Formats: sequence, C-alpha cells, structure tokens
Amino acid sequence: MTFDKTRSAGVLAGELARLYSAELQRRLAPLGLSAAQFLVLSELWSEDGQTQRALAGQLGVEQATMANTLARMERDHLIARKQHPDDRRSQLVVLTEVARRLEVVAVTAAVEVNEAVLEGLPAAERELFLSMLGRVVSAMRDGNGKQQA
Amino acid sequence: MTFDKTRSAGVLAGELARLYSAELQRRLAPLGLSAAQFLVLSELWSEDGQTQRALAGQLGVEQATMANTLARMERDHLIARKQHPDDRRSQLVVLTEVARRLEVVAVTAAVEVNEAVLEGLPAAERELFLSMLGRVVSAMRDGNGKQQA
DNA sequence: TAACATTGAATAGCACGCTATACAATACTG
DNA sequence: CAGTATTGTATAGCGTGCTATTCAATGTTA
Repeated sequence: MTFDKTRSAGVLAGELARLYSAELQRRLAPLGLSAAQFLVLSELWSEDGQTQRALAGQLGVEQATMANTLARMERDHLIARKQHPDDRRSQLVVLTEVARRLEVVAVTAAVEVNEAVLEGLPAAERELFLSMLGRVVSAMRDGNGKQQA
Repeated sequence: MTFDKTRSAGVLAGELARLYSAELQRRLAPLGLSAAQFLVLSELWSEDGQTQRALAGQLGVEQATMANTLARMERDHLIARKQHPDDRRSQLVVLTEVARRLEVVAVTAAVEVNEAVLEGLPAAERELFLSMLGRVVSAMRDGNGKQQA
C-alpha cells in the first residue's frame, strides 16, 4: 500500500508546473513581470479592454484570484481600468503603454521556455505529448471523476 | 506575436496540476487531509521518523515550505516531533496514530484520482504519457534552460 | 412598481509555493 | 582551542490559487 509519486500524473504535472513557472519567472523578472501576470497580459494583447470576469474565464481561475492579480498589476502600472460604457458595476481592463511595449520580448521568452520544456523529449514525440496533455486537461475540465454530469 | 496557451506545455501542466489537486483535495477532505499533506504522509508511511530537510528533499520543495506544511500538520495532529538522537538542532518527524490509520483509505483515493486523470487518454497511450511526463520533469530538473551546468 | 434574483467586483482568510534572514548547533581548520 | 563555515529550523513577507461573504448595480417578475 504505497503511493509512487514518480508514476502519478498529478504529482508530475505539479512538479512540471513549478519548474516551468520558476524558469519563466526568471526570464520575465527583468521585465517586471511574473508568470501569472504574463498570462493576463497575453489575453489583453489579443484583445484589450476586457472585463475582470471575462479574463478570469479565459484563464480558468476564480474571479477572486483574478481580482487580486489585477490589483497587483494595477499597482505595478501594467494595466489600468476604464468605466464600462453600459454597466456601472463593471470596468474594462486596459493595457498601459508600458505593458503594450512588452509584448514581443515577453512572448519570445515564454515561447523559448516552452521549447526548453519539450527539449526533454525527442522531437518526434513533442506534438504527441502536447496533444495528450491537452486531451487530459479537457477531459478533467468537463467533470472527469465527478459523479453527476 | 501571440502566445497560444492551449499549446504551452507549461500552462497545460499548471492547469492539470490545479485540477488534480482540487479533485484530490475533494476526496481527502473528509479525512482531514490536504493534497500537500498527503504527499508528506506518503513519505512517512514508507519510512517514519525522517528529518524535515530529508522530507523537503524527497518532495522537491524548499525547506521553508516544508517547515510551514509540517507546522500545519502538527497543529492538525497528523505528525509529532521527536528529538534527534545525535543532533540537537534536528528533530525527527513521526506519524501519529491517527495518521498511521489513514494510509489505506488515503492511498486508495489518490490512486483513484490518478486513474481518473489518465481516463482522458485511451488505455494504450497511458504508459507513454506517464513516461513522457517523467522524462520532461527529469530533464527540467537537471538544469534544462539554465546556461551554466 | 416593489420584491427578489443575478451579476460584477472587492475583501477576508486560508494553503502552499518561493526567497531572504536569523539563530543555534555542529563540523572543520588554522 | 579559537574562529569560521555549514547545517537544521524557524520566521517574515510575498504571489497566486481557493472558498465564502458582502455590496452595489442590474434584471426579472408578480
């Protein structure tokens, strides 16, 4: 009755996630960005002026988590907030000039770190690995393991 | 110049890790255990009476992280501390009776959650996926992406 | 329209990662 | 042996995830 963490997909994914985010953080730190902030920015680079709830939905985190992350990003002058035109509860999150200028260099760094991760596998297996990861995540997201659909 | 998070091994691993740990947490909560605490216990079930530093090493977390986790586990009566026989700086972390009794049911739950993760893939691909994850993690651990060896 | 439900956001409080420090005990070295 | 380095823990402070709660604004409906 033992648990072999070296053969646990969950544990291995957790360790990979920590290693990845440490390395990305190391690369982004000179730009004044963290890994989580980078993900928010990458959504805004695709489409500026989104709502807090929309951003949380895109990245799959809770609204409260996004609220805190955005508060830190506002503090660090990466984003600003604009009144929503038709809903006074809501605000639109917009990029600052500074954040807009970081796109190319930050995306380049992130792409490189992701390539470094895949260097642990022979080139021929890399696509398959990404596809498997994607399928596992999707299956898990639509309620794998939960009784009721 | 965009970043596709659906094809980023790091982002996908992070999401898988969060989904896994939420599900495991859901299963372990009735036992009074969290996912991180389960990992510590699983080390102690293999070998009781380890040092804090040894536990941190086994699980690949920093000493400070382990110190905090152990403090919570002591608070929750899952572990106790015993004087180290030959080193007065150090203590041995030992299981409580309560924690010893949780082994079978907790390991069963964890195994089931890990099986649920793999259900996202056809049976024939599961071994390969675990092997790939393991190789990627190992490569990353021994300084992939870092300049100096 | 008045009452109720829903939605967007903020906040409190917790877990668990991290780095940086501090301190005592032990080990090494001149 | 004295002085210095190393080792084992603890603690402070922070980021980023979570749930639960609150509050204002908006929608719905009797």
